[in-house]
Amino acid sequence: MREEREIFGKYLSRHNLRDTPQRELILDTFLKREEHVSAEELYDIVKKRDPSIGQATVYRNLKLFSEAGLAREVDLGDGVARYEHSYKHPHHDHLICRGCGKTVEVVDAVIEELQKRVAEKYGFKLTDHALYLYGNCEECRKKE
Amino acid sequence: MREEREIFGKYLSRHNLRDTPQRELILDTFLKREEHVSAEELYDIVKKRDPSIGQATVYRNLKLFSEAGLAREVDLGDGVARYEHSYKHPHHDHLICRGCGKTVEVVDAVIEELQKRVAEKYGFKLTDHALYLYGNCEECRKKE
DNA sequence: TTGCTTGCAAAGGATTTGCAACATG
DNA sequence: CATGTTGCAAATCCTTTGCAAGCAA
Repeated sequence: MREEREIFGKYLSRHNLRDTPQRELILDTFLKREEHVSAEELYDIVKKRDPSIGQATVYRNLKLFSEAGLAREVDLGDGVARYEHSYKHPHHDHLICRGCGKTVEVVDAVIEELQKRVAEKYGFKLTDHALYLYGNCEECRKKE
Repeated sequence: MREEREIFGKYLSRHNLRDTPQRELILDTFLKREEHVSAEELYDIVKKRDPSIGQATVYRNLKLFSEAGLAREVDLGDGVARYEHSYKHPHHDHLICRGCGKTVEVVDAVIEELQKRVAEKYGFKLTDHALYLYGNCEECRKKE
């Protein structure tokens, strides 16, 4: 977390951006969260510490964190943008439970490699990808 | 296309739904399109043949086609829902060019199988998945 | 006739933006 | 003090919904 703040600080000065208390608060709150957060969720948390903060500020800063390489947008397909840590938190795919909404992060080197090959077969040079695996987790299957 | 219409007709009567000219027009237009269409796009096309048609009708019917198994929603992550044919048009993944937006449908049996295994490893029973491969197609790479 | 459908406009939810006041470098 | 930043509200974008009128079965 210290490291992330440093990176962010450098990013700010390098881009002539300013270090504001709101910015700090939002970043801190974001970094403390382990799970994916939506702007709305983050706003709710942040508001408790600083009720005067505006929703737009949260949206704007979340976007900024992405640009600075600290956050990554995750689209679970429900129309709400979520963000996850991206610093020292390499690419991975998501396993999502249709029952309880739980998400698990997974990676499979073979799948990654095969994707690259499939893309090449069609003349594409892959830049990135998103894989969402939907299913039912163990607990949810037991309940049924 | 004849087949699809038949299926749809049966779906309608089985569900006590009605066969209206708007419905027919929207379905016909949808079936003729080979590419993914958004509700908006379909609406624009349909409007040319029947200017009195309402946007909501297109949205409602597209949803209906999905329920009837004729269409499938595709989320390319740009906030617009698109639909593609699903009858006799099995699951596939999408290769999307960041440059020109072109999409190519791909399938790789090995990737599919591996996905299932990864899910199982985490106790999930896979129901479906979405894989989007982003990159740059040959033509776009040449332009740069 | 019954009740599914339609078109319209209003409502919704998520996110963005214009703007004037404000604060940082 | 120049310019980035904020909070607010209004505006957008896409999609859904309420409703009265219309139409299929």
